[in-house]
Amino acid sequence: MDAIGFDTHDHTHCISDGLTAAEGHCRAAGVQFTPVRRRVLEILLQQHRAMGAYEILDVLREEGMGSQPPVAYRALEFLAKQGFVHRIERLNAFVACAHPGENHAPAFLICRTCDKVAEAPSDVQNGKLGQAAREAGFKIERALVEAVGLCPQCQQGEAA
Amino acid sequence: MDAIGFDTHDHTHCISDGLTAAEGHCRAAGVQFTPVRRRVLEILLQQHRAMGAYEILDVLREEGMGSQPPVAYRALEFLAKQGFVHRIERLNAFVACAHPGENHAPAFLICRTCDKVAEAPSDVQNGKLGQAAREAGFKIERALVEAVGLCPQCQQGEAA
DNA sequence: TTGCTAGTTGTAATAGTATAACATATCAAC
DNA sequence: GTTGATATGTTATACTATTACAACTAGCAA
Repeated sequence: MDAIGFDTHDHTHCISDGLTAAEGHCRAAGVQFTPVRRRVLEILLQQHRAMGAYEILDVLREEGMGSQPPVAYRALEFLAKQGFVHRIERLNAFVACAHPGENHAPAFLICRTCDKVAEAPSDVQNGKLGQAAREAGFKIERALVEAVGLCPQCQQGEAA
Repeated sequence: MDAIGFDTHDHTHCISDGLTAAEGHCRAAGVQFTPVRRRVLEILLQQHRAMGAYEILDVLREEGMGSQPPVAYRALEFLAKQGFVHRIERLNAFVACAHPGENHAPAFLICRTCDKVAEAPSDVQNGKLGQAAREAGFKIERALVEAVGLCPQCQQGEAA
């Protein structure tokens, strides 16, 4: 199993592990892992792809857990702040973090046909960009790296 | 003068050079550099910062060059396709390209207080991310790198 | 218990960003 | 000058996100 890649893997573990990790982290941090927050994270873990806030909200609504946008946005904001989900700017969407608990500067590989998102290591500060920033006197606080392309499965589909 | 950085520089040249380069490129490519397109690029060159489509549209409207969103979005789409402007996902905004004509994978340094944007070289394919992508079998077509932080001027302001 | 406080959720309204669809106009090539 | 391609004008609408305020809940202190 490869948490960062596009490989198939035991997804049941992904979900339960992610939820367990989040639960522990919240208890340790003294913040509340409420039903809505838990369910939103679970939805993202289940889908394992980038989802829009309104798409998530549709699920919540069907389940009677809230029907107005702020419900979804608040949960997502909380989860992002805790590092359990990441926002994908390119898609105006959200994805469950593949490495909950680890402190990391995320970089993403986004498949343009199936919307699956993989999380990869990046080291912006060390590359050409970091060097250019230092030369310009710019202080990088947060870097957003999103690579758009084709995942292995969709490359096969494209070729056909 | 430093086209990529946050230094002050002779901005008149920025503007005229940018427009001239775009004009030449369009003639060579056999595409039309119409008044609206020209004006939108000029606005972005003048401001030298990221601007939203509606903000640009306001300027066009005052000048009687169009008042509905598609006017701005079409011009921006055209300019982006030709490589004269870049879209900054993080800000839902657009910025004039600092290196018109050169074929490049842009990376951006975005000041979170003044919205100035500098363009820097990046080499996503060569760094850790490129390596991870190859290992995962992911084909990167386009990479988006946006670093958020503080420009030199705003660091001084912050310290005060 | 009561009441306070902080945090969370419910809900309505609205702001901000972007595109679809179709009519009209312009321009170059034939 | 007719045609075809490209560009613009305009209306309507879709999608994304936030503000503002009311209501509820849990934990704690008096």
